[in-house]
Amino acid sequence: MWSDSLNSLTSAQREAVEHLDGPLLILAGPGSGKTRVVTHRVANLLRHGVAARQIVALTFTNKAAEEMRSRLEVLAPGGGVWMSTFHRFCARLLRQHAATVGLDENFTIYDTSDSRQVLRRTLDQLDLDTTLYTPERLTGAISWAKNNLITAAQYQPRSGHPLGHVVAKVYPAYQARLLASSAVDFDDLLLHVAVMLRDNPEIRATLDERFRYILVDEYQDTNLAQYTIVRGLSIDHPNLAVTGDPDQSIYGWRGANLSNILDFEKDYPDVHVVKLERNYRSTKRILRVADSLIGYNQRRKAKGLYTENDEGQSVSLVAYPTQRLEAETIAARIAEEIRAGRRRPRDFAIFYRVNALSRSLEFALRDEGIPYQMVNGLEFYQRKEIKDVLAYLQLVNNPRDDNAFLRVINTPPRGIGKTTIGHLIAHADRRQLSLVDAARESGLIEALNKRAAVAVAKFMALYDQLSLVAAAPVEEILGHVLSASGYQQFLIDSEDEEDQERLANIEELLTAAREFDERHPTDAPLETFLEESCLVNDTDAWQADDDRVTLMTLHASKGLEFPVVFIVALEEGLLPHERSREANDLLEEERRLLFVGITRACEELQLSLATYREFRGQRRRTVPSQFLMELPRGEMDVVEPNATARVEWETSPDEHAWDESSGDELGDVDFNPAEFDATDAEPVTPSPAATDAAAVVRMTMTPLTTAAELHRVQTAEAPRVPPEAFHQGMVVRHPEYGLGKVVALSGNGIRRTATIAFASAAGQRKFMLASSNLRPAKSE
DNA sequence: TGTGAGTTGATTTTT
DNA sequence: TCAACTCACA
Repeated sequence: MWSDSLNSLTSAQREAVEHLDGPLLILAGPGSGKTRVVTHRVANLLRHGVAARQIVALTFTNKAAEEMRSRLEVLAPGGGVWMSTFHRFCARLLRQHAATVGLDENFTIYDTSDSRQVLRRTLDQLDLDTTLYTPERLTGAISWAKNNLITAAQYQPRSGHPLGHVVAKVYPAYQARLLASSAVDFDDLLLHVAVMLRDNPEIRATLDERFRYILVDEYQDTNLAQYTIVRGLSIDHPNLAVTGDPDQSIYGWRGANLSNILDFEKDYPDVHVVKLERNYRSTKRILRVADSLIGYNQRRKAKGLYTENDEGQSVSLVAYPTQRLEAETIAARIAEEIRAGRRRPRDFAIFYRVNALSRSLEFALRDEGIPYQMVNGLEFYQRKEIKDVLAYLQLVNNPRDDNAFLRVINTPPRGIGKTTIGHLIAHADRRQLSLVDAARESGLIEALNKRAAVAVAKFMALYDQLSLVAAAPVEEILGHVLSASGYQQFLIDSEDEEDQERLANIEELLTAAREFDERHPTDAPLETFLEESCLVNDTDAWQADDDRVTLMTLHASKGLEFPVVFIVALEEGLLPHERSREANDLLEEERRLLFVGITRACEELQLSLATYREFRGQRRRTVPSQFLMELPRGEMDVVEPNATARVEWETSPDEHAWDESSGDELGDVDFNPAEFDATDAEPVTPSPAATDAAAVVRMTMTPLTTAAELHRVQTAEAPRVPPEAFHQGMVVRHPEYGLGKVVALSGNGIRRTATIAFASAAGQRKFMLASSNLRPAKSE
């Protein structure tokens, strides 16, 4: 059976799969079956007797890790191989060795917005003038330093760099604050581990011994910290296999260092290099377009991409008069293809450089009734209500977490305002206490008036009450938080419609917690749940099997493929982005970004631009992207902007009267189609009618499978009210104790348990729902 | 202390 | 355009 699957590999792929010991570099072009090779190789290692726990595969996204895990499961069922993102891997290592870097093992991980708040407070404390430098620029500079393994103590401003001098002051203070709260930011996860490996030879050796075989995916995107970690773990056992493609390095702005992959052969002179150059994904035409474009980059390793696939259709390049027409025409074309039965929604993807460009596309798709899913900005775990509730958990998990304390102390409002909080902070600073400890001494703070002191004391009572259930299943803890803090009631009482939506989101969070509890029935430390919730990202929520058109940024598209791809807004300032003009290596990265986008397409590809585009609420004349001049004319089908404009005007002049005065400017674009061999330029006609496709649903997070429903045990004494009928905050009736409210829920199936707070003297009691006499009360 | 209006300022990509 | 932050007022 094994040899069968081995036979299905090409000789180059096989070469990589059969390499066992020693360093290995797999240079894998787009669509070359890289994941297949990596998973086969892991299976091969296992087959040769390498223990699963000695292998670790590191990726950048959870999605990539998940993909590998599921594909390996097919080849070598049973698992046990650790596949994880760098950040999660580091979080786990750091939990085990927290003390060596000055953290508690229950440290909190701050996401970007948490870190920014900490930085803000640091700036307030230092009394620095923030008008000169935005917190964003400062966090950026600190992040850069951390990714380059420059610790707060080591940071030296470069002379002549005013920003550097501010950073030199802020960085140490910011870092001290994080440590005092026993918290880390994303970059710290890597930095701490890298420093730990460097400064503790015995720990390094132990881990090197433990992780004998290391695989790194997307190696071209590693930064110095990641490089150091991987190297540190591959000294005694240099069985390091990395895969990557220098042409797909698109995270330079995050500190990714292209040299890591370009110089891999210098780091490991006896490295075995395998090149995967055959593409199984795209048509010949698409591949030639991609190849031509990327050829303009200087800093790369030339490689010969080729494919045995069909020639395919020409790649089309369309210049639309306006952004709106661009969106509408694309949507119309998609609708037409679906209506004609040629394609399904999931065959299409639309990519853009920045999230802000998604709006007009969304509107157009919605108008056509086309279902779509968007991988975008405001993700679930960034929502206010979710962050609020999670902050309670963070504080329960880590009492030193000042950031969480400040978030929840007056959420929902409980009369603890700015002044009171100011006093608490001052007291904490004076006595070198965490805010929780300072709040405990609120009676001793003279500046506090009685009312404030009482309010703080009440909050502390709440906190202590929540701490008591810290070891319970996460769903149950969450339930107590929602009930005891009054947060849920606060939202229920609210008039604001938005708050009703928030309740629904919280409901989703409860479901997520329940699912987590199921996955971790025994070891369910709260911190693992918190870790999961802050290390997930947008792309993770993307679902391949949903039958919807996909909208995403070019960055998010890496690793995916679609039959038909549209890339919009190929305009100067957007692609390449204006910030990339300063330096050539930034420009090359933009080119790689477009390369990544182009190579996602299997069969059809359309690139487009608009002569006028909305920008900060204003209409702007655009300039075509310089990259357009780097595409091979022979492969392209160029649609003349004038023709497009004329057709559109005749179709519905009123609809598109975007600017009364600019009608005669329409054909006057800087983009000259004659530059291309546009022999058969054919105007794009929008389809007349929208299809009656399913309703558009904007995805907020992964729909969670209710495994409980599968598990449900139907016993003879099945309750008349099924356990699933009960939910958080619901009012119930008990024959003996009377009316009560669901405070918390936990467990599954017949073991599902509810904590009920009764209005009567019965107080709080726990019930097994399957065997209890509880009923939902009529009114809520 | 909490709310609301008004202003300002910033807008790449993500773990 | 839009979100976040400030300031004034109840």
